[in-house]
Amino acid sequence: MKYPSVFEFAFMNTPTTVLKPRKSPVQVRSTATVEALHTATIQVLTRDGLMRCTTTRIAERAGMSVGSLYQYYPNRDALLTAVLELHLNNITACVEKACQEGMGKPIAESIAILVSAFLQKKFKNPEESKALYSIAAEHDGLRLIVMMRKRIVSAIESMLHSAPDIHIDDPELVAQIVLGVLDGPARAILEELTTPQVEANLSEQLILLLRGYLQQYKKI
Amino acid sequence: MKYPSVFEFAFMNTPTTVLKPRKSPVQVRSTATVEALHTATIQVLTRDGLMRCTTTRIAERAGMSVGSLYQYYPNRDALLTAVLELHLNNITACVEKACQEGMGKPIAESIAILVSAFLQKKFKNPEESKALYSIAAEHDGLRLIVMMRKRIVSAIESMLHSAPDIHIDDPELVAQIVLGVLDGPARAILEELTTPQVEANLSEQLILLLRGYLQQYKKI
Amino acid sequence: MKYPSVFEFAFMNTPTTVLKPRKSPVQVRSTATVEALHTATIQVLTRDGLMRCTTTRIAERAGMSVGSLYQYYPNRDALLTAVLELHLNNITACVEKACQEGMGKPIAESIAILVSAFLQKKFKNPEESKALYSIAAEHDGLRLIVMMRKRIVSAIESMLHSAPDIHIDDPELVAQIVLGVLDGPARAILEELTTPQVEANLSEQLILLLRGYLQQYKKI
Amino acid sequence: MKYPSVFEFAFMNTPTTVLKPRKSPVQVRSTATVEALHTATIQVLTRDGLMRCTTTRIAERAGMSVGSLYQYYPNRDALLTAVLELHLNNITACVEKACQEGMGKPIAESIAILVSAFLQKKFKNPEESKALYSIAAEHDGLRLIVMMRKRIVSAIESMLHSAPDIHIDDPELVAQIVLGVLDGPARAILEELTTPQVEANLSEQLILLLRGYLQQYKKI
DNA sequence: CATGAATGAGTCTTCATTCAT
DNA sequence: GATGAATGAAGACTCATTCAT
Repeated sequence: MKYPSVFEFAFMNTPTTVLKPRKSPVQVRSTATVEALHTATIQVLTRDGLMRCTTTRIAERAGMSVGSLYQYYPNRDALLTAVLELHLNNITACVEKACQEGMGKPIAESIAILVSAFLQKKFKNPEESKALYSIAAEHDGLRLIVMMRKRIVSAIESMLHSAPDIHIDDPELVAQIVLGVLDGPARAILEELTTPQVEANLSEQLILLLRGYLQQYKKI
Repeated sequence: MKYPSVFEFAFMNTPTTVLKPRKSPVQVRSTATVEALHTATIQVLTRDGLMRCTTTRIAERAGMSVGSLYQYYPNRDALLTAVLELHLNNITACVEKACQEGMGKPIAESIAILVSAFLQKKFKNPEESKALYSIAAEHDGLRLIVMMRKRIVSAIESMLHSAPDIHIDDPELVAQIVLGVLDGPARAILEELTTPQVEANLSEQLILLLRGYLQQYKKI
Repeated sequence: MKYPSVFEFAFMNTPTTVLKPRKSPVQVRSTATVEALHTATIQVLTRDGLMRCTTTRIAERAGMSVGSLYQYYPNRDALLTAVLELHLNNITACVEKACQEGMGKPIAESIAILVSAFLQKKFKNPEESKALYSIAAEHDGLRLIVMMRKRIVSAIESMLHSAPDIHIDDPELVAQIVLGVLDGPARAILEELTTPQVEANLSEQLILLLRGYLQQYKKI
Repeated sequence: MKYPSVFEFAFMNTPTTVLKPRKSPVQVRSTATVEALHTATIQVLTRDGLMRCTTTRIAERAGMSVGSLYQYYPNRDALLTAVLELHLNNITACVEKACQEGMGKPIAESIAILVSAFLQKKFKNPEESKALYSIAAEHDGLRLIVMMRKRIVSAIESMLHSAPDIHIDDPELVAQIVLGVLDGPARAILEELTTPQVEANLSEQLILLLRGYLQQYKKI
């Protein structure tokens, strides 16, 4: 049974099949409450880690009682998943927009747009991005990730396809590689596995890298 | 407080002062027990996820009682860390060897060696590789990851430096990017976020990618 | 790390910075719960001894779940310590009051007051007194005992000092001995090591004893 | 079911009904082993406290395996009880001897002998004495304490009775009080509740105290 | 006989979830 | 609706005891 995520019922008009939410945020107060919960969740997640991110702490941080939390989410997982979904959708939408923007432009240019948009989003709230990886690993998180990945891959694919100066036989494959390449180093940085050196030059190097890669698909 | 890792007491003869190893496997069955624990840990991790990877389940899966687990590891974390360390060390050693092998060879060739070694190791036990990512995020896991990353980066760096046909001003930076690039798509596949298509062509594409990247550092 | 004792949050209005009291009994039932815990603790302690005085048993005896116990006390020790402190403070206050009362009176009279007050308190809830000896030996219990002892010794000392008919060079020493003398036989009785004979005559004998002792400090 | 204590089968010829010991220490080695166990027990008890005084630690400290420990004692309690019994018997025997020695002497003199013997024994190994109090609180310990107390009371009673210069109607009562009085301050010191001042003057003050007490039973 | 690996019941403690007020 | 007290299943970990080697 999949509970409606906040994302689904409050921020988008996705045609996803929506089960009855416990309570519809028809009133302003409700929306504010839900947002407070999200903020609190991310804060607690960041501060205390996934395991210590308990419903009580979230509620406390959000300035309400546990009981109220359960008025809006049927269980802890539903809340965490909602927060993750929100985050993922945010990134996805951004990347989609960037790809839209890069449509029809020469590959060198569109790559720069993509890289820039991707990194900007990921590193806007590094703590948040990092914290959310822990949720992502859990069962329901994977489902979301796969879904969002598909959307991003699709967007990149379109962009690659529309580039006037290259030709790729299997653009989906290349799009997947591109996404993986963007994600790898970004993740390493978020998990604090690298030197500041890398962080400083990441954007530049990724552009270099992807241009070098796609150069090889150049039309004669 | 650092507990002796399996690695330390089973594969090396480090004279490191070891903080009370719960028990060194002197008898034959002890060794078997420890190995059973490792296997079971990875299985449970894969099957149930980190959060549900409890000592009870591990022991049960390993066909022993919880007590036995605690004969060899002072706590859950120590076991998880030991398993991670074993795995990481295995990969690291392999990559180091590959880099050694690629020393002095033209970059196109050495890249192929590196990619091949890296992927081979990662995908030899996909389940294992995947499962261990979750531990890596944990406190003590990070320490290990950082340590191993350093070793790998260092090895790649040396290899890049020794390539006769390229010149890189900041080889460490590039090495870090290379590692990130290898890891990103590999991870996506392991976490089952991609299509079989990607898996089939990963090696080829990564070689293409890295060659394109490093091509740009070619000596005139 | 000092946990807030029941004493502190229920009987005094200390402005002491309290390290996260698990919960202050704001609702009526909370107070009842805390009291039930104290009673149960003493009962289990008496019936089963310190080692078998487990949180489960206490909760069970108090007619609640373990979880509830932990709503009010962060761990077993905190509960035991709180109960001990409550008890000790009760006795101490009584003895202090008795000493106050004996101030300035001839020694024979003040001794009678002291002995009477001490025994009355100790034997009012013999079970309780007995049970608490076992906690007293524990780490945090010792601290409390020492503290309370100091207060009692100090009170006795003042009383001795104020007696018009004796003169003692080292009243603290004598006060300590007096306290020890009161405690020894009382303890023996509480631990059921003696005959009823002793219990019946204890008060009389102690008065006899202490008078004989202090007689020797008589002014000429 | 009462298991034979070491004490019973190895050091005294008590007519106590003795159940078959697990193993009779007919060989020299056995006696040595048993002694090693006793020593180890007291050391661990002293060092780690009753709760941490595990069979494994005792065996380790005694330089043998747990299995061997169980060759000599059917369970942990039996060992602890045996050690306590040994200790108590030692003190008891000493006090009995002292009382024997004080027989027929004037009360002032015999009191000095008693006090001196009692304190000497108690403070010879303060750590040991203190540690053993924790065992004494447990079920089977009490039985022993009661038994030994009876013997001591009896001895003191005889001594009091034989004193040429006093007459006591109920010597058993007085003997109990005397013992309580000796034990109270001694215990306070052992539990480190007092000042060094008290420790230094204890003997003197106790003699003063008891003389003052018994003076009141002087024959005309 | 000695050893020490294995056992598992029993401890403390946490936390998602419910429900009376 | 909101609250927060109560619940109890579940997890980590310990240790007395047994028994195969």
